[in-house]
Parts: sequence; C-alpha cells; structure tokens
Amino acid sequence: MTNEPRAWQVVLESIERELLDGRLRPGDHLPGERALSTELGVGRSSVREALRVLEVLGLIRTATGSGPNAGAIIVALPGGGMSALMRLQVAATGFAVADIVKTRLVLETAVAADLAEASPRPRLTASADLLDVMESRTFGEAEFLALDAQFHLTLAEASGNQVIAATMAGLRSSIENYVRQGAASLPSWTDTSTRLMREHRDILAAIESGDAASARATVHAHISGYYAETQLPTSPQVPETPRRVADVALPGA
Amino acid sequence: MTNEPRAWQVVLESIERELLDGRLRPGDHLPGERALSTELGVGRSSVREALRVLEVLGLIRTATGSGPNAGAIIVALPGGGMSALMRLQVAATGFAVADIVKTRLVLETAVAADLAEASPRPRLTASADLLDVMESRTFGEAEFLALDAQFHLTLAEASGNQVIAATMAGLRSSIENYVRQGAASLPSWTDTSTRLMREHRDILAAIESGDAASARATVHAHISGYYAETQLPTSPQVPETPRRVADVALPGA
DNA sequence: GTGTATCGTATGGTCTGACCACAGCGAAGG
DNA sequence: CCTTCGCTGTGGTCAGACCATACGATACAC
Repeated sequence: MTNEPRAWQVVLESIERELLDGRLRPGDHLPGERALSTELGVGRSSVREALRVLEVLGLIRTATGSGPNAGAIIVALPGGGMSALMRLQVAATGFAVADIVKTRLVLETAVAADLAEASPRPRLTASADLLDVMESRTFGEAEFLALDAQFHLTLAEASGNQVIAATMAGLRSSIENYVRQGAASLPSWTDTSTRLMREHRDILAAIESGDAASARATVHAHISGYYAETQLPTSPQVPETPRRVADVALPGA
Repeated sequence: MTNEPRAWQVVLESIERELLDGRLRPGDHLPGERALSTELGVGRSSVREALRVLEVLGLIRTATGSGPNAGAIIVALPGGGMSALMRLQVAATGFAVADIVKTRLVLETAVAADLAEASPRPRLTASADLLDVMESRTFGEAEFLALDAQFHLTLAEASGNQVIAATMAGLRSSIENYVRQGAASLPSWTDTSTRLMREHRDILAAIESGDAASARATVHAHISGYYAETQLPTSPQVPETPRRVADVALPGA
C-alpha cells in the first residue's frame, strides 16, 4: 500500500499542496512544463500526464501555443476544485438516490416539454418501438428495468440535445441501480410494471399531443411516483472525507 | 477553426467507441501501450496521457510490470463507468452551443429554485466570496470568465445535489470554451462584464429572498441573455443516429 | 515423470532529446 | 508613430532508450 508514488502523482500532490496552501489561486499561471519537470525532479512526460488529469478534471486550462514567459497553464478552480475530484469519485461509486431522482425530474421534464413543443414534432419511433417490445412479452424484473431506462434515454436522444442525452446516459447505470434496489421493496412487481408501462404510453401520448405542460406533468408523475412507491433511503451517504488529488487514481486502495 | 482533436483525445475516443460497441467489456485487457500507439498512429506519450485519464476516472486499472502477453491493462468499470466516460467526453470534445445553453438553463434554474426554497436557507458564502473576489479588482477576460463559471458551480454545489454539481463540473470546460468564443463577438466587454457582475448579485439576492420564481427568472435571464448577446452559430447538429431496439443492453442477455 | 531453478522477453514507468506550430515581444524599417 | 519581420519560448507530439518486473518456457536435478 505504501507504494512509492508514481511520478505523475508527485506532480499532482505538489500542485494540490500549492492549491490548498493558497500559493496557487484561480487565474494564476502554472510554471511551464519544463520548469515543473526540473523543479519536481520528474520527466516532462510525467508532468504532462498529471496536467492531462487536471485538465480533464476541469482544474486547469491549457493555453496552446502561447508566448515566452506567461502563457503556460491557468489554474481554474480554487479550493473548491477539490470537490470536483470528490464529485468524480462519487460518480464512480454512486450518487444519492434523491439527487438522481431530482436530476431526472429536472432533465426529463424539460426533455418532454421540448419534444412536445418542437415545431416539426420529432418522430418518437425508437421510443414507441421500445414500448412495443416491452409489451410484446413478459420480461424479468432486471430486463424490464433495463428497457425502462432505455426508454427514457430514447426520449432524451429524440430531443436532439446531446448534452442532456449524454448526461442521462452517464446516469443510466446509477438509475438502473437505484430502480432495481427500489423494486425489492415494492408490494407487487406485476402491478407496478403494468402501471409503468401504462405511464410510458401516457408520456408518449402527452408529447404527441403537443401539450408541453401535460407532458411535463406526466413525466414528473412517472418518475416521482415510482420514487415515492419505493421506500428507499434518501442516500447512500458517501463519507465527506476530504479527498486528496493523488488518491483518486489508486484503485487498489 | 475546426479544432483538430488532440492526439490523446483520439485514443480516448477510440477506446470509448470500443466500449460503447461492446468490443471492450469489463475485465478485458487493452492492447499494450506500444500496440495502441502504432495502431492509432499516435505516439506512446499520447497513449499514456489518455490511459492516465482513464485510470483516474476509474475506467481502467494498470497492471504494473506485467508479463509478456496478457498483463496490460484491465477495463474495470461496466456501465457505471459510462458516467465518468461521458463526463470525460463532455470535457474533452465539445457539444453544440445551443445544447449546452439549454442544459445550463434547465439545471441552473432548478438549482436556483431549490436554493431559494430550501428550508434552512443554505449559506452561499462560497458564491458570495467569489463575487467579492471578482469585484475586488479588474480581471482579464479569460480570468473573469473562469471565475464566472466557478460562480455558477458554487451555486450547484451549495444546492447539495451532487449529480447536478458533477454534471455542471463536467460541462465546465465546454461552458468556458463557448463563453470565451462568444466574448469575441461582444460589442463592449467592459459593459458586458459589469452587467454579468450585477446579474450575479441579483441572482444571490433573489435566492436569499426565498422567491423561487424570481430566482429562476433571474438565472434564466442571466444565461440566456449572454447567449443572445453573443451571436454564436447554433452549431453543427449531429444527425440523429437511429437506434435499434436490438441494441438495448439486456442484463444477462 | 515431477518439481525446481533459470533465463528470455514483453510490459508498464520513466526520462531525454528532438521537432513542430503558434503566439508574444522587440527590433528594424517604413 | 505604425507596420513588419524574426527571435524566442511555449505546449503538443513523437521516437528512442533504460529500468524493474512478472510471466512463460526451457533446462536441469531428483
């Protein structure tokens, strides 16, 4: 466990220290890659690997092809940046159920409203086909829930908003996970599944009717209804332990 | 201006596609770094940078010093990893400006409304402090926009919804990018920046007044106002790829 | 035949050096 | 004073090299 830190982790730790100590503040410029390299005693490759991580995490912004002295890199986030890492970690593990549901409500009602209001009403063939499949035969609980999640995803995709679609795709496994957990506490799965199917049809109908408010309400009722029915704890409660930058990459820990 | 993707992004996209296509499944071994390098036509350095990102995101586990044939890298997370991957995709590539703005509107108005309605009204100290900093002195355009994005992020964090906060954090670089592009077409940057500052104060005031509708409207005006002011192209609009029902991933199937 | 020791080899981790395109800055020239 | 041109330093990328390691196969001893 007390493994020698890898070279790029050294860079991460160094920058993390400077961030926490306040020596690096938002908007500051980082030393050049070569300077960091000699300063920390690691190769430029390692520096670049660390910078790439920071960039993807949104902590840093690279200025391509800048001038001599200044244009190096800009630190974006302050101490709050640490929370970005935590968020990332949370994403890998699991979100609070309430947060997932809330986000679904916000995004999916917006999607439904957009679809209902779209001037050339989008063809919801993918969604409708999926419902046909779901009604064609009896699915196991896990399969049904996967198809359910897929249905919601097809709506997001149909809306054409790639950002929302990507976000929901990213949440998909978390959604499936929570939906599956919740299904265990249901009084009658068959009742619930038939109700969900009917609500899916209602959603499509509301969208196709062009009534944005109705579409929004139907989606809201669908999602919050299931959430209310399943008595899930409000959250898995990820410990709020401050997470150090360099710790993120250690899967074995 | 058609940004050539950076080399490591090419690697990322390649692996992402194989993941989405199912050619790479959890537990599979990735080709060696040298193999990937020649296969994708990029240098090993770039491959390593991409792998480092995937490792930090928890999608991959590196096996240090493995044997000849197999021990390369292991894909760790299943669908759950998509969440991180999607965020990565959001950060690395860019989305349509209109989609980003729309998503911001949906998410941030919800955040503002939640904050305004929260029963023990959350302390928006981080947001307020940030505004103090922004008003304390004159910032360059890039710095100002970074701080602006940070401000919106602090609100999402204050709401306590980790999912929304994570999503917005993932969108951060895309947002900054589009905001920066838009700033070029502004008639007067100083006018705009002072207006943005005032609107930030308005948002905080609206939230603290407890008026959810007002908070929602203020945020909406803030975001859509800037978007309207900058005459950005609505963007590429990737054609909707038809999704076949058979593509649905059934667990166990 | 079985078990053990040894060695070759491919791998990831790292460093170095090199090249490129680009942006800033200053000097030279108008 | 303004324009132009080149120098310089930056990030982006690549190629090559070295190291330690762990796996696989071979050779050897029993």
